[in-house]
Amino acid sequence: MHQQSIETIEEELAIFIRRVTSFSSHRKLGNLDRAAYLLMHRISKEVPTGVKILAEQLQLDISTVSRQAAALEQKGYVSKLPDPQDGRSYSLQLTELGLTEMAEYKRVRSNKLKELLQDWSDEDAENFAQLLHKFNRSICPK
Amino acid sequence: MHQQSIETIEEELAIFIRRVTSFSSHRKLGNLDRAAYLLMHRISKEVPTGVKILAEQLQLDISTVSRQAAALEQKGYVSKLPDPQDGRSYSLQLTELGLTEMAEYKRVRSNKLKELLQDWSDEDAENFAQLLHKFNRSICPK
DNA sequence: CTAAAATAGTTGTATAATGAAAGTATGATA
DNA sequence: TATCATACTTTCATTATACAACTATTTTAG
Repeated sequence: MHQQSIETIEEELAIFIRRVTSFSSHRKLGNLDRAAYLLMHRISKEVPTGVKILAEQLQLDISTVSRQAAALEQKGYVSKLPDPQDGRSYSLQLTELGLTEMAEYKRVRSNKLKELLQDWSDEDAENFAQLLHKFNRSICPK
Repeated sequence: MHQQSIETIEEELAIFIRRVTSFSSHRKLGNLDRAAYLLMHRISKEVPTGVKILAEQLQLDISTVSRQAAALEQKGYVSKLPDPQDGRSYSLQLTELGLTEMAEYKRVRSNKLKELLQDWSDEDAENFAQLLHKFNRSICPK
């Protein structure tokens, strides 16, 4: 197979995680942290849903997502609507304010990234985007 | 540089961290965790050096690396030699046992990875390896 | 139709990784 | 020599997380 590539990827992944973690959490960008951003991002992509489904998608414990969601609701970034069909359930949706915050966070992060990748060719950037996307789907258990 | 690629990478980076964090903490591979592996990896690549330099390279706080190094020394995976030129400094080196453990960890990780990427083409794997490498160097502060 | 089981979510507790700040010992410099 | 800088360690607080216990509903079995 492609053993050499596998080993390179394995090695670079370990470094990559460190770099990306440093990139996303070192610098507090605005009012959001990475976990909050990711959760809001999921909520924005999803048909309105509750913490259980979101936790599965994020591969996090329900309790973790419950707390994150509570924090976001507290800040007014998401609203939690009771499900009329099921008294146990809620559906989470972004508020206007939430959307604004998310866009701002994304903007700042993207600018940082653009700076770091300024000497990359369009082609490499496109390929990397596509392969990273593919990789994320490959390691998703679903 | 295409804005679209940047935004895709930005988005996928957030997802990536979540996936990988979940992946590597759910399944404990042997006696090492990811942080320990990465530190040992750095030590193995570097001319013998102390925690300060290693912390810079890993973009971690010195105190964090100091603790990680102490743990590795405790387990007998690295040895900490006092610098004869400077009484404040030490140089860290892998022991035989450390090398063995690292190789084993790498083997297990590579196998997992191979499994996950089994339906990837050689070409994609090679490109991904190369771009990851490039990305890691681009985002490196030094 | 009710009692038991399952489900969605919250809250309490424990753990682990980390950074900041304080502490220690050594070396460099004015 | 006295002060400042450096390499490292240790203490402390924070944060993200999982797990377990709990509440309140809904579903299911008898």
